[in-house]
Amino acid sequence: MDIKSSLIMLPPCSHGWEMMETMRRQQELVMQLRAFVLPLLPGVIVDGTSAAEIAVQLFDDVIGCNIGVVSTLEGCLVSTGARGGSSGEPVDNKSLVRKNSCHVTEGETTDEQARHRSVVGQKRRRKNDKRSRSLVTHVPHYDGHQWRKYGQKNINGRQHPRSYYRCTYREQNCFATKTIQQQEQIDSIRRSATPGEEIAKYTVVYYGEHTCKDHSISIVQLPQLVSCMDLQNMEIAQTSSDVQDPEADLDLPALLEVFDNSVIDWEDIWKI
DNA sequence: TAAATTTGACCACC
DNA sequence: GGTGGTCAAATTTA
Repeated sequence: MDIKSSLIMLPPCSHGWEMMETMRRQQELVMQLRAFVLPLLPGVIVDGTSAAEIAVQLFDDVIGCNIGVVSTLEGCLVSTGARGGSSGEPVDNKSLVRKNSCHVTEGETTDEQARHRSVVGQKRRRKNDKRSRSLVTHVPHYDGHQWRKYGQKNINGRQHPRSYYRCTYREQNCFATKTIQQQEQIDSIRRSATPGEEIAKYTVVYYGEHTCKDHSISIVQLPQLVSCMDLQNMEIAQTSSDVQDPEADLDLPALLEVFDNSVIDWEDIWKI
């Protein structure tokens, strides 16, 4: 869809907000599609470059465009006072922390490490890091990279704890990190889900870029899911004890929702 | 047994 | 002093 065209055709007030919600929805779907596609490209090389690497770049570009459009729309709508209230999860700006490149050398004692930290200031809070990117998704763990959890905190005023992850390949000097925060079940979300099948949404905030080699493919364990899809019976896959849940929170309903909704959403978009 | 996760403590920032 | 990000020992899991 041509972004300029969509902006020109931006209808006033409430329709604008609907369009923004659609764009947000599109953002989620692209993330889920990304999580689904990346595992299917192991070892595929295109013109000497990893297909996965290209795919990641393309997905990031699409998401970047989407975020730009949403923020532009939001700015227009807010400035015109179209409708009160903010939608979507605000990024935790207060907690934007800049990572400090402090490395504790091997053999340092705990005291030495503590001293090292105090001198260099490792635990600095991120200060308005413009390089951070936030996304709202049903499948926060499937973004094509491998992460290791290093902390969890209860955040003031939040219903759910925030989890802290860093790239598994930190020894390769890859200092990418992300935080995952489950969203509260707000009214707008409740309305969009049918009773009894509310799907948890997560705000994922990424800090820094991955500098590690591309490990993104082999680690996401969706082949099991794909093989289940071959059976054309997702319900069986979801309940069968033969299919080990690769990670406890693999959100199969959310993935199904991608397939269910993708046709509808894309048709809507093309009508525009 | 190695790798991953949990959790209390520490520390910087507001 | 409160809060949020990180560390690292303890614990769990594969």
